[in-house]
Amino acid sequence: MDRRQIKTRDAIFQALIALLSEKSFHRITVGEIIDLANVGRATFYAHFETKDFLLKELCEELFAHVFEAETGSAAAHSHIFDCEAPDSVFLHLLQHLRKNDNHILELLSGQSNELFLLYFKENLKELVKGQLSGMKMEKPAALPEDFWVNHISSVFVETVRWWIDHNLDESPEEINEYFLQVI
Amino acid sequence: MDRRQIKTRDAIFQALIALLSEKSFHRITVGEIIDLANVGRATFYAHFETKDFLLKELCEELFAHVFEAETGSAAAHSHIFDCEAPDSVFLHLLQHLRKNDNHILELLSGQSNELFLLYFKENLKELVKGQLSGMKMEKPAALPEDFWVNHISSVFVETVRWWIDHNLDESPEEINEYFLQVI
DNA sequence: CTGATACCGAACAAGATGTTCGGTAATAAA
DNA sequence: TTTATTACCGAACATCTTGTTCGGTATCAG
Repeated sequence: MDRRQIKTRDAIFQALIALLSEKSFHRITVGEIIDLANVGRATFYAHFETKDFLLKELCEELFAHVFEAETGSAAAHSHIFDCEAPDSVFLHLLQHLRKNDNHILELLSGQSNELFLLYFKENLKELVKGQLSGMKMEKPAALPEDFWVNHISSVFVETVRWWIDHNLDESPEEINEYFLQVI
Repeated sequence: MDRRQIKTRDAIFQALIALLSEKSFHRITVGEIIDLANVGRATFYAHFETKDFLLKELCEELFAHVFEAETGSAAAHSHIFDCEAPDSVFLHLLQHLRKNDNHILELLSGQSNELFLLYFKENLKELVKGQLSGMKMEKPAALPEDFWVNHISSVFVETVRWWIDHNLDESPEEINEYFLQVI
């Protein structure tokens, strides 16, 4: 692929990330993004159909990293974690978030960044759906499967939200403990 | 208060509600609202500083009804429900939602109406905080109180979201059962 | 080296926001 | 009923944002 494309695409992403740590998404204008990214207006729209698509693609790129690392640690590299229960996937997720790679946490916080949490939950649901069978936490018989998947994902996301709102005072281990208690 | 104010304020609310059942909030324009409400542009801004504040006030008005009826049934009119556990507050909430008064459910669904769920959760948290002591569901000792409040509220909201996404196929009793099971 | 193409930058129409102002009509209070 | 108040109208307005267009330039892959 043309290096120019990669360069501008990345510049736009970085600009959006920088702006997102200042203000909420719907207050950010395309003008600000292209200014910070040093990119022509036409160029922006050549890359992204609209501002919302930009956010969506950014989320996919970011979460792909996080979740790929996670499924990797539970599948391909499972020998490393042999001794651990599949539940620890969540602990690893929390630790990974805490490391704050790519400023994901900064994005997940902020005031009206509900879209992030929505995308986050979508990805998480896929992960949960895949790992459900091997998990310690058994589904109560009376519940529909997709309800159960949705529930686990929701609780995790909301737990992370609570964690963020508390400035990450607690350790990932504590949060994981909280999470497991309420499941 | 001047009857004119009440009239236009209500007209604007009704217009917004009508529009919200067609499209998501951020796609609705002030122009559409004042057209449907038959209200001058200046009048709109005399009532609401901005479109977001309009939404906020609408939510407060709507949810005030729902939750007031609920706290009423558990406090003032508690003699009616004497024989019931405080947990049934949630069942009543679900039934009340199902009746679809003021089209609340239509508003809670829709695509990007995350703000509604956010406001809904805010109000719910207050309710939960107040009723926590009398509830059957005891808090595990190791958990902070506000974490527990947040958790219960989150799960309820997400349960309602799931319910809505499933077109309310299930009865309020079933949903309440699901909810109690996962708590 | 050469053709393709990604970028620039400037301009553009279309549409939304929030404000202003003079005039009209409904309201509350006397 | 009369009077002073004030909510509303409607139309215009500056401003900002969006998304598109186009000719020229620089960079890329082959």
